[in-house]
Amino acid sequence: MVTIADVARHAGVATSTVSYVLSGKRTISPDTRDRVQRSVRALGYRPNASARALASQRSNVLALVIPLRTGMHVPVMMQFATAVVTTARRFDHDVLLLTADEGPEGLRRVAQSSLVDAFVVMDVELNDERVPVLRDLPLPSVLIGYPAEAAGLTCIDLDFVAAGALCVDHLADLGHDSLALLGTPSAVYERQTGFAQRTLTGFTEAAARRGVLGVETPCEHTFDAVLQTVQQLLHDHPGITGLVVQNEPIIGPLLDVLRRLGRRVPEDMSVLAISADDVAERQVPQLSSVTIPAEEIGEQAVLSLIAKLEGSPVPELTLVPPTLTPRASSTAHNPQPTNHPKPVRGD
Amino acid sequence: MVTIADVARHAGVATSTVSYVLSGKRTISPDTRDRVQRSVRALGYRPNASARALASQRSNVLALVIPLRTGMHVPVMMQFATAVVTTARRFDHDVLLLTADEGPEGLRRVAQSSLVDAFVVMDVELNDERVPVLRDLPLPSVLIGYPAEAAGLTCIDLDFVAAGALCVDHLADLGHDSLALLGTPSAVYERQTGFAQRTLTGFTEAAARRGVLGVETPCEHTFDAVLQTVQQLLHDHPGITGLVVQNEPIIGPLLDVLRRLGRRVPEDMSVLAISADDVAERQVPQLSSVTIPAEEIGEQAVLSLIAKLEGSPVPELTLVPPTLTPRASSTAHNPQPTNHPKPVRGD
DNA sequence: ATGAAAGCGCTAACAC
DNA sequence: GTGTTAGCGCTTTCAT
Repeated sequence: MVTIADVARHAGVATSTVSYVLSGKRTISPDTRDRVQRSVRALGYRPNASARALASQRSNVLALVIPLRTGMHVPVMMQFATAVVTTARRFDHDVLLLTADEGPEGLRRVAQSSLVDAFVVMDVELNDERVPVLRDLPLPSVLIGYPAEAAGLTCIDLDFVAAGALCVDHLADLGHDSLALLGTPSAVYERQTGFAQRTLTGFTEAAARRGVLGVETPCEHTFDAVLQTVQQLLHDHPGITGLVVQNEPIIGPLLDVLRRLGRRVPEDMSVLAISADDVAERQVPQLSSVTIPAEEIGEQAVLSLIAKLEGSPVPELTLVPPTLTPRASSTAHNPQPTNHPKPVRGD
Repeated sequence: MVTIADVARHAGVATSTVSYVLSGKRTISPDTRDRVQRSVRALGYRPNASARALASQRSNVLALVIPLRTGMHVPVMMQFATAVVTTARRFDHDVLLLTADEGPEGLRRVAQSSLVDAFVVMDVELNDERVPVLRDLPLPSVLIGYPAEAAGLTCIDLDFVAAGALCVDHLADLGHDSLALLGTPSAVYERQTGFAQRTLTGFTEAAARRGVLGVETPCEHTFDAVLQTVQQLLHDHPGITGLVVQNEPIIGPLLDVLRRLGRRVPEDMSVLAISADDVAERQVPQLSSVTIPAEEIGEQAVLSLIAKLEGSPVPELTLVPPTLTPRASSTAHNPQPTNHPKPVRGD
């Protein structure tokens, strides 16, 4: 292993000079800098991470805490994790992977052993045990999702309220006046992950604001559950022509069920998914969807964390606005079947 | 921060004694041990990871290299990653997450900076740039999947050849004599990830051995591609009654297509998936499937790595045998429609 | 603009 | 069975 002393000797300078050339923390004459950099390359020098961390009190490692067993959809998590790693690397940091099953104790462990400098915690629940721990630890953290008591913490999330409202507005704009939200299994609501409820809030408020019917029902992941839920829904509210799904696994089954019930998409029923793009695009017909911008959230999380590590202030709550991509599954309600060109409205 | 010196002082012993109590690397009198352990708890001592790594030349961190952009199915990767972390923790190791986009250079970086002690590399391709690097680095590694030139490396993978054969045997046992394998997109074959080809090998060999027809066709992820591929297939080989799918995203579309073409599953067509269990179970009808035992592979990878770190020999290649779970989608070919109880065969 | 040297907190000889 | 101490490789004062 080649050490900083080897480089210093090779370049004919002190080790501190090598260190300063590498860190840029003090001005070095161009000549010296060159010589050192040449030596670094010549010897293939790489600073020892442990030694550096020990001396500088900074490991340059971020902890990423991912949920272990969860109803959340996996591809999004993966995108997110990837974005975190990629962004961390841009700032010369690495990422330590922790699973949620270590719980609060796991956070303490890696923090107190100085393994990591900061935390990105995914899938934070409304009353999350880890929140008080994070507040206590002297390390900065960013939460994805947000807990009941978020004061003093940095949280980033999709603006699910806006997502719910966006769906209603899209469908209402298309002329639909009876909408339903097919949500996550009731267990997810009970787990109080927050996001499910916030979507519902946005959905309900927007429905009221637009003066349209907006009913909601949770739905389990089995085909039978979907069938039953939809039948019940259409029985109770036969006028429904717009469906919003926030429950990735049931998207396929839902389309099956509608087919089986003789409801064509989008002619008889407009369908809107809150889901990853690839899932929406894979369906027949392709689904209009509101995307969870996992990459953006992951990147933003790391940016915030780096800022905090540098002592810069960051907002307590960052809500990432949702985007709606219209595809084949949503269309105007009661369209006039006509071949005539639309009359141009004068002004 | 509480250090080993604090603990030593509190317990009235030397720092080395504290160290040895913690590591168990030399015998300590029960009395001393007790005193030290009490002090550790009393002070809430946690060894500093960097200092320990610097002194011991061991970071107790494993690198997990995950594919960034890939056609592989994500849930399985996630299961795998989870198993790696969980198992690593059992042996007091942590996991550093690397994405494949750092390439061979990323491996060198973390190895030469002593950030990690060993590598788990997922999604290894037949001619993987990282393989020569791994061979050069002085750190042990385990590859998931295996490259063309695997000598001297430790590889773990599902026995895809056996998986392909298992599918044929299952269907042949049920009386089917014309089978097709619906594979991954041709790009995956060209990327030479290996697993697609090995499944095909097992499939083809087993078909020959069983004297049944076994044709294969790649398939892209779009609905149209599935439709066309299946139509072509059934046109070319109208007698096919058994379908094996190794291509998770098209499973849903495939079932749609079969429905649309009027082929009932399993009455007219038995379908077998090589995929994660939850995907198979979510379909209608639930699919018989050969599972990729991600947890088992992930655990095995870490076990091998720990063994190597301890200097124990490990096999160069571990093939994890596939398991087939029969579900509703595969059934006997040309069953006698009868209500009579089956005659019991005497012996 | 550069060098010398004191740690960072721990492990592992080496002593006894 | 336990203590003493010399590093591990780097950063960062403190000097000059």
